[in-house]
Amino acid sequence: MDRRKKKTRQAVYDAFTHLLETKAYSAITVQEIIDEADIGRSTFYSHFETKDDLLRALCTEIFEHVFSENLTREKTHDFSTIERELQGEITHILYHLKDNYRYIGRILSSESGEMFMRYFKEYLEKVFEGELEKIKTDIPKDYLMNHMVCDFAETVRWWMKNDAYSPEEISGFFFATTPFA
Amino acid sequence: MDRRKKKTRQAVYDAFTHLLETKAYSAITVQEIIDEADIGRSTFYSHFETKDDLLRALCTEIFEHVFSENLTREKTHDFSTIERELQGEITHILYHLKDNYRYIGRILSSESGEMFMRYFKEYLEKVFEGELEKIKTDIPKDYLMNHMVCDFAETVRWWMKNDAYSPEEISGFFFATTPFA
DNA sequence: TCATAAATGAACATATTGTTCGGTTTTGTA
DNA sequence: TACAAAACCGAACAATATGTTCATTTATGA
Repeated sequence: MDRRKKKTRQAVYDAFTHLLETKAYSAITVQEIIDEADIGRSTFYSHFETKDDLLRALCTEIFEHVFSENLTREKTHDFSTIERELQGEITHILYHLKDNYRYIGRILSSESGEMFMRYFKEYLEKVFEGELEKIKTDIPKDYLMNHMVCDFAETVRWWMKNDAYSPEEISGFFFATTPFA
Repeated sequence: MDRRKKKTRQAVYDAFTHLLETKAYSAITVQEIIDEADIGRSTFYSHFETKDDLLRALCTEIFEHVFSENLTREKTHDFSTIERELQGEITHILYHLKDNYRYIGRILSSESGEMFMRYFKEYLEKVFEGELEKIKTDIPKDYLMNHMVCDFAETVRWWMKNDAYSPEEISGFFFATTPFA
């Protein structure tokens, strides 16, 4: 990618996350992002269609990073190690999230949180996929998937508000209140 | 309250929920609500400060109705009946929600869902309050409360998207995946 | 070097918001 | 029923924000 393009995008991301630290998503105007990023108005619109588009792009970038390794790893089929494996994966994701705390914590505490959560859950489905199939129960798989994904996503949201626990502790809380792992 | 005031408020609520059936919260303009409700512009603003204010008022009205009986009932202190009691209360709430399906389903599937969920969770805290105290565990109460409240709220959101189950079934799913009841 | 891609910034049309205010209609009540 | 108070009306207004256009300048990489 063109060096200028990369720089501009990064400047916009920085400006955006910086603004998110001080005010709510809906209260941020495109003009403010432009001013903060110190770029031309038409430049912004040549990169992003709208403010929502920008948020989407930012989320994608973050998740691409957080989930990069997890989604491609080989899954063990040995039942005895599945639980440990999932727990390890979860903890691993939590570590990645912790690294991006400054960004994510701010996004989650704003109104933009919902959009972030929506994308987050999409990625999480891939993590729990396969684990659920091994459970035999009358409860619809749909329900279970929603339950697990929301449970974990909300756990992370809670964690970002109560930043006093280690990834291992959070992972412990999560699995202690989950009957399927 | 003045008869006119009541009528105007109802006209606005109707117009608002009707519009929510066709488009997202953020895409709805005040002018559209005014036109749909067929009232004067200044009249709207004499009732509600902003669009968000309107949503807040609508949520309050709905929840005041859904939770009306539950919050004032006497709590049993007999441990053996607590689970049944909570399950009954939950089922009862689900029945109320089902009655308001047209409103709530639409609100939840739009972006306004987040705001609705926030209020919803506030009320839910009162429902689970007390139940959690009886559990002895290392997990922070905060976490547990957040877990229960989010779990139930997300269960309802899922239900509203998959309207093929009875309140009893949903209640069953909820308690089957909850280690504390 | 040079064609291309990117950035600039001013100007523009359009849309939405929330307020104001003089005038009209409806209410509740004395 | 009469009347003051309350609610409503609606047009006009200022203030913002949005997204587009375009002619011009600048940086890039091959």
